[in-house]
Amino acid sequence: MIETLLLNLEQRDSLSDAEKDVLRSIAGREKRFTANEDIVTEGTRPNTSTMLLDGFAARYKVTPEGARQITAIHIAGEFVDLHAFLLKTMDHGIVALSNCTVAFVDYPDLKTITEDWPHLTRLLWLDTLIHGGIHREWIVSMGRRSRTSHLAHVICELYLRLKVVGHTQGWAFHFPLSQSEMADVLGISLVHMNRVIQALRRENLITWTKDTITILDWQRLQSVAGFDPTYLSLNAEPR
Amino acid sequence: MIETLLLNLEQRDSLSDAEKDVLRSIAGREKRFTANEDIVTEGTRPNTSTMLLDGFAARYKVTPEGARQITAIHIAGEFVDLHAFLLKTMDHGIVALSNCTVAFVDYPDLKTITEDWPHLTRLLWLDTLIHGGIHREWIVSMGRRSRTSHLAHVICELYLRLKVVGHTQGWAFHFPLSQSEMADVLGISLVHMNRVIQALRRENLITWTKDTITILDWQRLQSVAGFDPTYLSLNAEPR
DNA sequence: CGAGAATTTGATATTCATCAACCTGCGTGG
DNA sequence: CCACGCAGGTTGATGAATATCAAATTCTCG
Repeated sequence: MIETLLLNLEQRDSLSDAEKDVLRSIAGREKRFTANEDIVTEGTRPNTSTMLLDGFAARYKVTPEGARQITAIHIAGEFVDLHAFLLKTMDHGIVALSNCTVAFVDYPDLKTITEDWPHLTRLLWLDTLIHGGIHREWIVSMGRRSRTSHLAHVICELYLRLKVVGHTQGWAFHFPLSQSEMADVLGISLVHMNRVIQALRRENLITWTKDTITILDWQRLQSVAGFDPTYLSLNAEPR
Repeated sequence: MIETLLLNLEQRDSLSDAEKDVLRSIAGREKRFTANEDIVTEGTRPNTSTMLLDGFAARYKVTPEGARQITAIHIAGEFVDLHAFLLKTMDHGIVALSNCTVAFVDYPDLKTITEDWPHLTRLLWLDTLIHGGIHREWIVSMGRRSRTSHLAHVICELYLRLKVVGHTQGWAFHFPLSQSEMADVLGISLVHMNRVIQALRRENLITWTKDTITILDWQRLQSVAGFDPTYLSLNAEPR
């Protein structure tokens, strides 16, 4: 359901009923993907954007040497490739990290929004800008934080993003990525990833069993991460 | 002069004369900044966007431990904080890396563009999306490329971006960053930065003396970097 | 020429990758 | 029900990459 996207937008600004109806009307055909299946392939030129209705997906690139780097994690209620509407050519792939349900939005419908719905256009633009801010924070994590701090930061961020769309249960959330996939997020080896997770466990900051992460001490986790949620633009104001 | 911005936009799509005039008309008051001066401060809520007319600037964040990470380098003809028009609160600072000239654009003028000039709006949106793509590529560099490869990649990227706005001379370009500032780009120590530069020199891939970088072997540099310019969207097409 | 900044070099400690092995849980086929 | 295979997770050992500390050298500019 597209209502999850509305939760995301309404967290940042109020939407008129007409605007909500426009968004509901453009959500087209739905499709399911299974874990590890490519949702969008690098190098292609899509003519629809993909809205993630349920599940986890990731944007990634693969180096010539064959190493994969995940550049973004997407959760329910997010556009995974709204940027391709204007970029035209996919410069990276998008993969389902769990079973996913998506809805497609045709580019002509997006174009119509930019012609007739300026405020809605600004909110869609904002959506891509927030993800740009997340990218910047990830760059800081990769460059200037310890790996333990980096992992803590990712967990803080995911927790808040999932909370906005109601996908947290207390301090816990469902998180189906394997340690190997998480290593591709941090850009480190699987073995080292495992040890970094153990460091957070040893400090009693989190538990991470099977596929749910539980935050045991939010204050201290935030402090280890050097986490400041400003970049997530979680406040509603006129945009 | 704002014409440099036009070069950037026209590299991606054609602009009507009316659209160019709109852009010229919104470029307001100009101001100069000296090297190391903050152009925009983290945590503030600007009411203008800043267009870099000349010089080099960077977006950066500082961790609680005091380490600086540069998340983007900006060159002449680029908006350095167009994103703040919708994000509202600066989640990072912007610093002049050389003496800079900028022009300010008031948010109400940007808002007018989103109301009346849909195609121009899409191109401004595109501008922020291209920088999002650059962020993604930087994440890949930080996570999965060797430092030598990372530096080579940054040089390839800067060369092409500078070429678009006519700021290259053959295979050379003016580049006033110190090795210490460059270390804050790659997220490594100054000493290691120095050794990585020497590695590229030893391989006869570049020279970097005083403040100009010269590419000696584009093919091989690109190959060391694993560089694919797709993410820069350098082709003009209807958007 | 002298002072300060930027670059370079050397030595050592820490972080991280790699290789190799082992363990655990879970589903499948007999 | 059990044997088996397999994926994900864990551990240990070792070497390479990178940070840190300290100092020397070169460059720049007044």
